[in-house]
Amino acid sequence: MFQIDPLSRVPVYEQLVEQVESYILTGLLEPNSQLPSVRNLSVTLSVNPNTIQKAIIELDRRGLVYSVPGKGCFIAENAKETLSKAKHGRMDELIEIATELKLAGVPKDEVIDNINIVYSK
Amino acid sequence: MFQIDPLSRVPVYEQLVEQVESYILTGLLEPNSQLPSVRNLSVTLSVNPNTIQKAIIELDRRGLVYSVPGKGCFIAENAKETLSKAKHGRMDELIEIATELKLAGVPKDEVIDNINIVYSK
Amino acid sequence: MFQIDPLSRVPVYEQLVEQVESYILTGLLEPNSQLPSVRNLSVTLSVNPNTIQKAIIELDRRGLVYSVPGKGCFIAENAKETLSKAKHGRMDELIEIATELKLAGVPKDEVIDNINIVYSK
Amino acid sequence: MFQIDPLSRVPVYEQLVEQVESYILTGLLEPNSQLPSVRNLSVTLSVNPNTIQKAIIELDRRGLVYSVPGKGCFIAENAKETLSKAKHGRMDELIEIATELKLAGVPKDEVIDNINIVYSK
DNA sequence: GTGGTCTAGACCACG
DNA sequence: GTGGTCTAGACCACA
Repeated sequence: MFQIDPLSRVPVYEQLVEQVESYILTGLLEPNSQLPSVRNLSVTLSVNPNTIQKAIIELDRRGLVYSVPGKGCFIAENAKETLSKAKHGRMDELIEIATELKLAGVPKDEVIDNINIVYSK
Repeated sequence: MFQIDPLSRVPVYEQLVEQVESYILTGLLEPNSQLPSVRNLSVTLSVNPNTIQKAIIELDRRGLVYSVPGKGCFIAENAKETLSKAKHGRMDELIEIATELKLAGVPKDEVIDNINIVYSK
Repeated sequence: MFQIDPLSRVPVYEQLVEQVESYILTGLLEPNSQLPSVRNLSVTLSVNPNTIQKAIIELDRRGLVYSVPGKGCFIAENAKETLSKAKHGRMDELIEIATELKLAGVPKDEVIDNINIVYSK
Repeated sequence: MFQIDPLSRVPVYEQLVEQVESYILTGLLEPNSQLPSVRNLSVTLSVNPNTIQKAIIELDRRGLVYSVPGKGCFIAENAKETLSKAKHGRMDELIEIATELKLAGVPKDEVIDNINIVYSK
């Protein structure tokens, strides 16, 4: 379910956070469903338990997950909504990159085409 | 000409590189024009000389500037072209963010609108 | 009679202990009255029997209940007095919090007012 | 400046967080003043660097501190105000404890006296 | 079994 | 020098 690239420059715990977020958005992880345990993930991903824990703390901080000591870690009730709101803010990043592409001489049509491709998937 | 935010998460030397690149693309820095000296930048930006040097090394590595020992650092002849080619690669980033926005429920029209705005500036 | 929040940060067994204590102080649980059985509580509260047992052991340790093997668990004769003495120790906590409030700039009158409200209920 | 009780039941990193908070409120730690480095604290307090780091992350999360990689960790501009607002919420705790004290038979005067003592320090 | 905390020590990027 | 990340393992309270 999860895949880690230990050689990536993006921290392992952040890779985990991103994957959980994407699974929440796609509906693969539903509210109140339980995440694999820290130890389980640690073994199957060959990642130190501390690093898994760090990812969970981050997800908790973002309100996407709640962990119950002794029981496990669960997807928050309105995780998807919380996430959707946060993601809207990324429009700024898209605008910034589009601005750079324009400066670099990339034609507008090429950008629009790619957007269309994304939304037709 | 250059502005540094020492509190930013993005490294100081990277901020410098990005600004030089953007000035090359906008034509503000023309081929063979001279960059301010390391010492000069170090003082005016309140940045450690090592950090300035690191930015220049990076720009050199990317083929955007060339250093003449004892004289200074100059914009490369075909810096703009080099940069334009490299920037095309950022299309991948744009596609990635667009994919996230789609997942988050941002309507396609909203994305297209923003692209249009960027290209109409 | 008892209510458990399984998501709370405070352990389930502690929630149980606190509620029994409060019922003893309010007189709702009188000396020698019988507590519901472990099995009963386990079912009605959807709590693991081990957890119920742990709460009872803790109450016993504090001298608030006594268990009669084969019969059940009963409120101790002088439970209320025992509890009252113990609770006096919480004055320290109140002082600590009041100290923090003072540091945070909460005016003395506001604190006193709240104390008055509590005691006028 | 900081003191840790390794035997306390409250986590070491939380003890640190609390002490930094109190020093911010008392004005001992002023905005933009630098905290001792992670390694420094680690040695002087005989606490693992990871634990120090955890405290700093928590302080950052609360907006009381900002850390600049490679430079150090500093008190946030409006740390005191942020903290004061948060602390006001603790009035609820004080009311809860006062309620318990009342139930336990502690006379009102005794509570008020203690409040007076705190505010006269 | 679970999550939470902690130690001991390593490597990295950055200034 | 600094903070940030990570591994390898331990102990605890809790269910």
